[in-house]
Amino acid sequence: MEQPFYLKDHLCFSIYACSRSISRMYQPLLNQLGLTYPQYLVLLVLWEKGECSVKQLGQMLDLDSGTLTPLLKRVESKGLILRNRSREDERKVTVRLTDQGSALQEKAQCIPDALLRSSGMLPEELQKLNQSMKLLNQHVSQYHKSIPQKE
Amino acid sequence: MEQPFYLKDHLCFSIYACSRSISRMYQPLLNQLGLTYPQYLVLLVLWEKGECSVKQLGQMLDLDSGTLTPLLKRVESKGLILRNRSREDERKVTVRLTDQGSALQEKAQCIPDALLRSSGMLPEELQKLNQSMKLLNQHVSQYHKSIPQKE
DNA sequence: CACAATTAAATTTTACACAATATTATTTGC
DNA sequence: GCAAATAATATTGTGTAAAATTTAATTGTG
Repeated sequence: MEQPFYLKDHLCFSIYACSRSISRMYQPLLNQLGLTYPQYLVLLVLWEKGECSVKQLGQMLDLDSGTLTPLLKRVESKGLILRNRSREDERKVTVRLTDQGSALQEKAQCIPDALLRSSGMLPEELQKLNQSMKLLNQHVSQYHKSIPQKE
Repeated sequence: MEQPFYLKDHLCFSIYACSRSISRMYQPLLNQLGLTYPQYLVLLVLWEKGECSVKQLGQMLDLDSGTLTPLLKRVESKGLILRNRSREDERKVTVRLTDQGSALQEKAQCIPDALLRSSGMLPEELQKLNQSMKLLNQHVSQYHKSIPQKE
């Protein structure tokens, strides 16, 4: 008695579609900063932490070096960050903001506002939704890691 | 008095990260079907509708032809769908399931179950979350479309 | 000290996303 | 009755994602 349910009933699709529509909604704003959405996320981390290794960025954003390395090179070529091998441990690459990269933070303040305004929801509702999504994400991630993929 | 809030407070990031972690959690299951996540979504639509134009698929999934055309060619090469120019209107390409593609539906039943089990939530909670995400998606999409990008 | 195991990045490959443009088919206006 | 507008796909180019492999540096153990 399996229920073959409709696309609209699949939570995974709602989340996937919503993620892409937020990114599209942000795009005209991000264009003015010369950033893509994942690049903006990297700067959010750096504005918060000041300086970071590629590894730490990957842990915060849940992205691997295969994604981050070329992305960081593009952000570096825009003059917003610097990438340097750590002197204590030559395996590590330290990423830090340039003055230009730091200065961009102020111009980026409008971006979270755009989500609030476009959402048609109250700040409390969005906060609650954020809590739910973080909880779901934790559960799904841990479940995934708890299953040995091969031996 | 701007509040420069943390990455963890950005709903956009929770949604973006959750979308990717669900897709990663699905992957071992999708591998057994020989599908990627977007390819699975295309099949969900076809299992529901039977047959579809590329245009209709794009409307259902919110994807454009630049994404769908190569994706559909890959699914066709696996023998799961057929792509044909419509005879009434030669501009349209009709996509329909092969027997093999139809047969895959049964083996895919376990995928929504995996989200339910991994989520640590009750079906009602997931349904509620789905409602919220669909509503947010609608608002964000319409807001985006209501802003003329250029003239 | 030696050297295997581990760790951090980078590289390679495949597959999306999506903007912009091109191509071809249909419809519409006059 | 045909030029112009519109519509549906396809193509191209840029930028992620993520698995798998490689390279280089560090650490643990005998």
